[in-house]
Amino acid sequence: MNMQYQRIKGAEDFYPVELAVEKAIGDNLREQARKFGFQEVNMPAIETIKLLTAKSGEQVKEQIFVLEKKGAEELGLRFDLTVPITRMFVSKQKELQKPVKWFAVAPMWRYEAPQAGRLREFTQLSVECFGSDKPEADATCINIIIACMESFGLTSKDIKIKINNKKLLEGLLLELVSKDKLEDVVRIIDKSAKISEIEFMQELKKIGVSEQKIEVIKKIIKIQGPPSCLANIRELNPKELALQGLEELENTLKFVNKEYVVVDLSIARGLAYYTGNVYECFDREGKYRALAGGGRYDQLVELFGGEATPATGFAIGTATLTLLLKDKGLLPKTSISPDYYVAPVDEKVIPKAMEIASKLRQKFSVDIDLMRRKLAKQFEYANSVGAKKIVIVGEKDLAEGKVTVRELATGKEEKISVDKL
RNA sequence: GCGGUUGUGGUGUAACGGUAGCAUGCAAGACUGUGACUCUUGCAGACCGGGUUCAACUCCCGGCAUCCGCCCCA
Repeated sequence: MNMQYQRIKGAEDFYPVELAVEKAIGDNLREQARKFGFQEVNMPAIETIKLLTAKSGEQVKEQIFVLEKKGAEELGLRFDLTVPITRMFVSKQKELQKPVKWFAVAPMWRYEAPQAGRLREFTQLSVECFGSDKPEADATCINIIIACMESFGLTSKDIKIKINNKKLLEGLLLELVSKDKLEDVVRIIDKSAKISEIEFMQELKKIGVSEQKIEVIKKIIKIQGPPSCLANIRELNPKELALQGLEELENTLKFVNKEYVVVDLSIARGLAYYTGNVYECFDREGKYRALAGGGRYDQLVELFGGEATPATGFAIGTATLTLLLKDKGLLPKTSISPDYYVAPVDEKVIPKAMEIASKLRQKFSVDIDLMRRKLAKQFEYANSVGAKKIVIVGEKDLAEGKVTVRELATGKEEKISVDKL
């Protein structure tokens, strides 16, 4: 390929057909969020570096697309929608009636190595609910995820939602390890599914967890299965924090479709800012990375300078979702074809043809020849763009004030007078 | 940041250390008002740089890109 200008790494071009599909997916997601009473918002792609790095450390900073510095301003592209939406919430927090239920479908950027289902520029539906600490709010978020998936024809046979509660997990772990080790232990637990049991034990030993305690940790993360398995946790005799987390989890699960949900104490999401329930949606075959993820983040608003406000939310990325839908043959059906194609027979009738086209445009999408091609070629073109009907504008018919309208698929033709179009 | 894969017309592919072929696409034409079938003609290609060789698309090295994975995943 001898191309002078290449598309940047990890970004996508959407040609007409692909864009139609991407749009349909986005519209589908929007529709589901609206059905649950959420309202769409939008905001600039660019934020200050200060805001973007407020909730996270240096590693995150490395993945931000930072813009060239202009004057004193340090700016970068957003890497998620939770941050800017929370900023929007904080600045109007006082006047807004709670709960505030917002969503956005928009692109974002992360500077990282692209791979299947992961790009540098990608789009997510992000749904955020501020002001409610009730399990119904968490359950609503999970139910929106399910509604989104079902709106494409996916079922509980195709996908599952793994759910955990950060208070529960941390509460149980704090019985075993000190607070300063907690972060490391959670990190190791998060990748436990990917590594062998021996490696898992070695890693824990390395940070100074005794064998006896490792056995208990193993028991904890093996708690995986349908919501009924929460009974097993009670047997571990959880106290205070863990008990609170367990109750949050149980109460949330009361309001969600059990066919979709599996409890899995090993998912930790590595997300520092989650405070309660956390969940991730996966395809059942385990072929792809997470389709969606979310949870409760009760401290973020305060961290961003607002009044302490409970909040919960999730995001669904379109990249992985599109891969799964393609795989299952469930991509939304779309059409980019015009209703009519107007074909002037020769140059003399072009003015009349243009006139007819604009008249038809009051009700239909109408394409017209821009190449002054002969009629046969115009037919080929009309056919290839998928026009449903072709309007042949020629002198013979015009003499009687008529045009010939032909249905492309059937070849059925009729002469219609111009004023009746 | 690390590892692997692959780089031939717009797209999909073939062969070969010695003339790059096929399909599709695009354009024009085959009864000067009728397409989705057919035919003709045309357009259009070796990622970049270096090395080996009489000769490199082919072999070697480097870069770039690609896809896949690891790290990470807010």
